[in-house]
Parts: sequence; C-alpha cells; structure tokens
Amino acid sequence: MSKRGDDVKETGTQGTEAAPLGPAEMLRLAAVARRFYLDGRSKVEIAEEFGLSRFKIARDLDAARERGIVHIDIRLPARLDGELSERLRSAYGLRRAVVVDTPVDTDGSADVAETRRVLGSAAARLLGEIVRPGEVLGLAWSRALQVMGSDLVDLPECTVVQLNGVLSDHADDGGSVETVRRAAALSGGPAYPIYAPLILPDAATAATLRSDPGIAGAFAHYDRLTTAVVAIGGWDERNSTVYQALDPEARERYSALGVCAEMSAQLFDPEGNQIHSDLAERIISVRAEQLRRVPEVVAVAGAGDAAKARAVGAALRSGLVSTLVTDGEVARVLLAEQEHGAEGGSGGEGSEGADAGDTGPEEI
Amino acid sequence: MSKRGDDVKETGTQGTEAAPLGPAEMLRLAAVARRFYLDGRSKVEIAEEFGLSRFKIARDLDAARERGIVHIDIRLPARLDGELSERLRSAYGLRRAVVVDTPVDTDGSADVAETRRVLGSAAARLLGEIVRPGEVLGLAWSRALQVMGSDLVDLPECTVVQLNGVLSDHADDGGSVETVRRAAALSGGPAYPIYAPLILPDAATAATLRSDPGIAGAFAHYDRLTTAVVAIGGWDERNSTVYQALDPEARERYSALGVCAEMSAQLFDPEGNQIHSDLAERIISVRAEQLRRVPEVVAVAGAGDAAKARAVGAALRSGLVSTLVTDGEVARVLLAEQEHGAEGGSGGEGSEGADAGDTGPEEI
DNA sequence: CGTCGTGGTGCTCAGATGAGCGACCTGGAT
DNA sequence: ATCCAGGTCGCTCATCTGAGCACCACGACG
Repeated sequence: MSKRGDDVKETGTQGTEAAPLGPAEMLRLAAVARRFYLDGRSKVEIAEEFGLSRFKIARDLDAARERGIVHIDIRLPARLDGELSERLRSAYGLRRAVVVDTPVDTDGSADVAETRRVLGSAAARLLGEIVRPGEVLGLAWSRALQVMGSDLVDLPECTVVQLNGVLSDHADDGGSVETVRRAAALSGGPAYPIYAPLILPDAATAATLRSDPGIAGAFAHYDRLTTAVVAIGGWDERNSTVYQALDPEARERYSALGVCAEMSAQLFDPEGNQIHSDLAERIISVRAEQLRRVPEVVAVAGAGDAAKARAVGAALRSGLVSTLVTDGEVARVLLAEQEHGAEGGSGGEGSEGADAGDTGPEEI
Repeated sequence: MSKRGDDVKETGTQGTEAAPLGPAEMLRLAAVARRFYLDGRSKVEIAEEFGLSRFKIARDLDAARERGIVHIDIRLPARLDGELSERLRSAYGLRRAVVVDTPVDTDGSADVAETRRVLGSAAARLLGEIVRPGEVLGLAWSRALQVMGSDLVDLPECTVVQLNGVLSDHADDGGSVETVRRAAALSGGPAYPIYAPLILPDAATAATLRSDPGIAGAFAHYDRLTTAVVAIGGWDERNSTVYQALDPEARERYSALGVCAEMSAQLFDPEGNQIHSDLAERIISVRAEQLRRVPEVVAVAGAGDAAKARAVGAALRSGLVSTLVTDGEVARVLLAEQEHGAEGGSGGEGSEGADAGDTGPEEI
C-alpha cells in the first residue's frame, strides 16, 4: 500500500473513482489480498506465484484496499474506545487515557451506575498492569474507585496508602478503608488506612487527628508515593461527594471563589489553578503539592453530566493528572472543549509534540 | 508482522497463549495498529512517535494481530466466494474459477432459480470483463446462460456466434437465438445465430441443415472462436436439457455408454473422456475438438444437485474448460471429490500445473 | 500522418522491514 | 553464590518495498 495512508481517505472523497470491477478481477484482487494479509506472504512471493511483477501486486493491494475488498478494523475487546482514548491522550498531553464506552440504559440514556462499574473495572485492570512491585500506591475514594477496589484481581506486592479520610455519608458501604485494605491484601504488602473523616468541623480537630499515629503513618508515605489513584468531582450536588458533605454556607463560600473541580478535597478553578482556602485546614487528605510530585497520578472520573466533564477538564489542566480513566460521553465533551480554547490552555500547543516520549508533557 | 503468516494460525492453536493484557497495553497496541494499518505510517515513523524501537513496534503489531485487536478480512461485494473460487481454481488447474454463494430459499434449501440468476449475472459481468474487442465469441445455451444474456451490460465490439441449435422445449422463452442477438447488439458486432433445432431425428436431416447458408455461416466461425461460453449438463432428467430432449430409448442407450456429463451435446464419461456416438451426427452444435482449440472456454454450471456437480467435475477433467462459473454447493462437492481421487485423475497430478498459463507453483 | 494525453507497466535506488542472533534481565532451583 | 530457563530487547545483514520516473500502447485530435 502506498504510505501516508492518504489514499485510504481518497476513497472517501472521489479522486479517480474507478470503474466497477468484473468478477474475475475482483477475485484476483481478493486472492492476492488473501495471500498477503491472511497468509502473510511477501509481495515478491505473490508476484512469483501469480506471474506478475511485484509492482503490480503492490498496486493490486492498494486497489483492493481502496475498493474495500480488504477490510481492516481495530477492535478492542471489552468496552475500550481506542480512538477516543488516543485523541484525548494527545489533546490533553496525558501519558495515558483510558476511555470506556458509556453503557446506555434500556431507555437509551446513559446508565450511570453501570458506567461507574465499567470505569472501576477498567481502572482495576489498569492498576494491575501499571503498578510494579515495591511501589507505594495511594488510593483516594469515589464510587467508581470503590468498584475498582472490588474488581482488583492482580496487584504486585506494594505498599497501599489511603489518600484521604472517610466521607461520613459513605462510611457504611465500605469506603476508602475497605478499598485500601483489599488492595493491600491482594498485593501482599502493608496497608495504611485512615480511620478518620475526610472533613472535620475545624482546623484544630484536623490537626489533632493528623498527629494520631495511624493517620500520621499514612501521611508519612505521601512524599514517597509512586502511583496515586484519585477521583475528580465537580462542584455541585450531583457531581461531588465532597460538595455533598459540606453545609450550605460552606458550599456557597467555595463556589464564590470560583471552584469548578475537586480532587481529594483540593479545589480548582476552570483553568486548573488550585484554589487555596480554609478547607485545606479542615481535611484529612493528601495535598495537591504532594500529588504533583507523584510520578503517576491516575484520575478515574466519569459517569456524569457536562458539568462533571468540565470539572474533569479543569482537573486535567492542573497538570496533576498523568493518566485519565473516563467514559465516552465525558471524553467527547472534553475534546469539544479543547477544540475551542485550544490556544488559551496552559502548556504550549497542547495537542501534540509536547508530550512525545512516553511521559507527561511538562517536567523533566 | 512475521512472514509466513503461520503465527496467525498459532492463535487458533495455543502455542504460547499469552496472558490477557491490561487496558493500557491494549490501548497502546490499538494505537500502534491504527497508525500502521489505518493511517499508513511506517513502523519507523511509529517507533519515533512512540519513542520505541522499530522492532518493538513490529512485535506489537504481531501481538495485536495474534490477539485479534487487528482484524483483517477479505470481503467480496455481491455474492462472490473468494476462498472457494481460489481453491477450486487451483484444485482443477483452471485459469479462473468464479464461485457465487448459493442463495437459499426462505425454507433454508437452495433456491435453484435464484442461483441461476446469480450465476448468469456473474457470467455476464465476467464476459464484459474478459472479452477483448475483435474477439469471436461463441455462446451455447442453458437457463443460466439465458439469464447471462439478459444481464449483459458491457461487451466490446466482437463477433457473436451461436454454438448450437435451439432446444425445442425452450424455444418459446427466447432461447439461444435471442441471447446471441442481444449480445451482438450490445457489442455492436455481427451476430451468427442458428435457426435450427439442436437435436434432429436423423443424421441426414442434420447434414442438410448444416449446409444451410445461415447455419454454415455460424459453423464457419467455430475454428476462429476466441472465447466460448458453454453450459454443463448432467445425464438425468433434472440436470440436462439435452437429456430431457431425447426419447427414452436414446437416453438409455447413451446412459449405457457411461455418459455422465454433457457440454453442447458432446458427451463425457466421469473421467472426462469424450464418448463418441451417433448423437454427434444428429445435432447442430460445435464439436468438442473445436472447443479444445478455443483459447478461453467459459463453462457456466451450477444450481443443481450432487449429480450435477459430478457432471461438472467430469467436464472439467475433459480439459476443455479454462474458466468455470458455478455456485458454492457445487464447488464444495467438486473439492471433496478432488480430495479423494486426487491421484487417479487423467493427466499427471491433475490438481495443478495442467494448464498453468500464468499460474501454478512448479515449472519455471 | 504526427502529436499529444492517458493509463498501464516495470525500472532504479533509497528507505523500510524481517529473520536470526546475542545481550540482558529476572526469577527460581541448586 | 551460581547456574539455568524463559523472556525481552535491540543489533546486523539481507531482503522487501515505495516513490518517482521512463517507457509503451492506444485512441483522440489536428
């Protein structure tokens, strides 16, 4: 086939729309294509077999592809969307992006609960894949991450640290602690759970708790994390468990500061700038600066509306996230968003070249 | 991809059944495969883009194919079966073989009438494809060839000659004459139809008719034919219009001679040897020796049972046919038949090299 | 009758690719 | 500690392959 692949597109347009082929030629093209693509023979071999020049064979193969006789598709098992993943990855300069198809309900609308399950499952497999033995793995909490915890199957020996306190509203259904313990048990490494609420009434209480030996034990690992898994929340009732946990006065106060997204109770504006506030003093959680030093930050976020997608975008622009696990709907909104404000973003051209290598865009 | 393609089969077996891949690796393989197969980039380019060695990319592509992430299939439009065509072609040493899918009726059985239509349509397109300007084209008759005649759309300027007289039973629905005239009109060349029955009561009548100027005019072209299109009949009520046209005594007499197949009222035994009989004297038709001198003899035969398939096999073994147009059911029977008596055939290895032309593995 | 354009062919040469090989790593078993 | 088995990786060299070009056959046209 001719390089550059532009010819493939030419089919779509109409450059030299060739005349329809007769059955003999069709069959010959198909036979040549079968030998090449299915039997793996070289064009030289095929040329000898058919008594033609290798150039003719090459042209035949091009023709067979242009005419759709040869059909190649890239199909990913499970519910992965390769194309969206790749576009999202390069658009936001991520090291990795994992986009799962958004499951739809029987009525055609997105199935939020199922999407969380799929996200969690994908994240679980991803963790088993990217975590190396001896790593220090930090886990935050969200409903999708809870699924991740229960879906974990393979995890090399590593230290598992809880990244934040427990949300009171969800303490009953396992919560962070259970996820951390399960991961550690699976991996065979030590667990550092945090037996404390995420949000406390005041700074003093939080400070007291931070000096608790168990909690301090977890905090001590925050500077040695090699992989962190976090969730991204929006800043409204629907899209954030942290927002839900605050009283109306606090919600409004932070909203007034321009909060758009939240990661482990760290607040960000739409441009991805961290918003510092008194909230930081009343929480038991890893801090953004610490996350920034973690080589691999996996954000798992999806199963939400457009506001959720905007929150994810803001979180990505913070530069903290190196890998994103999300669903197709959010991915599409993110790509459309990037499309518009392409120039106004944080780093250079944004779309490509910036990341190159196999790592994140900035640093190094 | 590794050459030889055997690895593709290895997937089917279980050589080194690799562990299931995580989503990140899956997505990476898919991205690489997309770049290579869909965007047409070279492995070197992809290697640079991903910061890997070209060897790694090559291995990734192999892995992607083994794991089914890359899916390649050869799909022929219409109703052509490329694989059966190719196998049949090489098994019987034909220059070309065109196998159409056998259409099935609503009840699941083969739809004979529809099969004839599909055969005729394929043959029509084939003729438009392989006939060159100035050729002398000979046309026999059968129900499938009648469809061919009505489906002809493109035919270069050529002389069209009728190869045999008209079967009385089918004279009403157009018959040979109409097919020949239509082909000639389409091509813009002269037509040489035969206004006479195929089978006559006695040799004397036949001889008289052969001296008729019109008929002699057609016969005069039999030694200059460049392409002949013939049908293959079996030797029973269902599979031969010639058999149907004979009286019971004649039918039985020729059956006793071991007749298995019939082409233009030329009779053949199961091994493809011509059976000479008095029938030759009572017919108005091209003779086998004349057909043997035609560079391209296209046989259109299908839409029948196993007996029909055996007849087609016998006709092919006669060595007269260079191109066969048939349907999937007949093709499968023919291949199974060839499987068994592969060694016992007529000439040499039988399966290939016989005609070669621009095919065949040996020689050189 | 020559000329031009067009479509199809095969050539050259540089760049892409595969097969085979050895280096290296890793995880046991001795 | 040492060795081995299994796996991955990247190298070399020979082969395969593509892009571009020159050539030829054919038909339209002046």
